[in-house]
Amino acid sequence: MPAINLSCDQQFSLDQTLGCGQVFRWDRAENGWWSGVVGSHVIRIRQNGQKLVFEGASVPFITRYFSLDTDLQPIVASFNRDPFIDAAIRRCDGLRIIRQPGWECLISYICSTNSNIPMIRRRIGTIAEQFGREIFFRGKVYHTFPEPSAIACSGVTPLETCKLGYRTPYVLKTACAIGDPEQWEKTIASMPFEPARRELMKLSGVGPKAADCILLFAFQKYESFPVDVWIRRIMQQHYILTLKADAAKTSREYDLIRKFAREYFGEFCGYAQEYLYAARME
DNA sequence: ATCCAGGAAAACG
DNA sequence: CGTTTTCATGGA
Repeated sequence: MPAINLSCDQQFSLDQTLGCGQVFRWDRAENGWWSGVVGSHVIRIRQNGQKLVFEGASVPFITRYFSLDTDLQPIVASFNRDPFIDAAIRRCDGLRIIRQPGWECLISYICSTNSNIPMIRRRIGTIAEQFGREIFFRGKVYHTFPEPSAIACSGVTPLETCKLGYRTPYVLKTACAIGDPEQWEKTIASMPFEPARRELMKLSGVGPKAADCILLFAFQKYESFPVDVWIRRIMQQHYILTLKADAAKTSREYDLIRKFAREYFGEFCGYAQEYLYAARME
């Protein structure tokens, strides 16, 4: 079975990284194992201290997917500038932002709106079961995430079995608009942050929050700072004390929060966001 | 029953 | 233009 030995200064926590809510298609299995579908791979992976053991993908694939090729220490140090985020960093030690396939990430965050993580996971899983290709692995059946054309050609009726609610037409329209996902990903990846953000927001069902998540989790735009209800609460309580606890959520306020975060935490504020989110008290 | 969840679009004034 | 209402789903 292939393995990666992490060097001692290469912090990485598989549990934090897969469990923090950035990605929706991994499941915890027995004895610390995780299993998930990434592209056409079914991957089984487990961490034992500084050793990663896995099957279903190559060493370079795993290294790239989990961002093991980036030096986490200076990134974290760059935004660790107060006791509150320091506590979040220590609580979630080794959390890395992964490199998700863009098209799947796009649909995932369209399905995430006004919802919670278990529901999002169910929706993405059902879309894969309905429209994806079967993969057999260790005696079980898994499903790839479908191409845009597989969804776009299906019409509304099969999509309705996925229980997306009012998001059904958003997913359908966006699937029709994307065309070739590889070409689309290249286009977005080549653009600077703000233009890429505006481009994503042209898609049906993609507003500021979804666009920011997609840019952070699929395109390594670390200056992105997604503001959901949890992050808004944390920012209001710990960083922007002038925000009102029960104020209506407006686009102006969203911009205020993300621009504050970009200045306060710096160019890796998206990483700061993920530590704050993962360490949130429930 | 009412409120909430990794919000966005449409309607409104 | 900024602000309010509506949208579908399931768990607490």
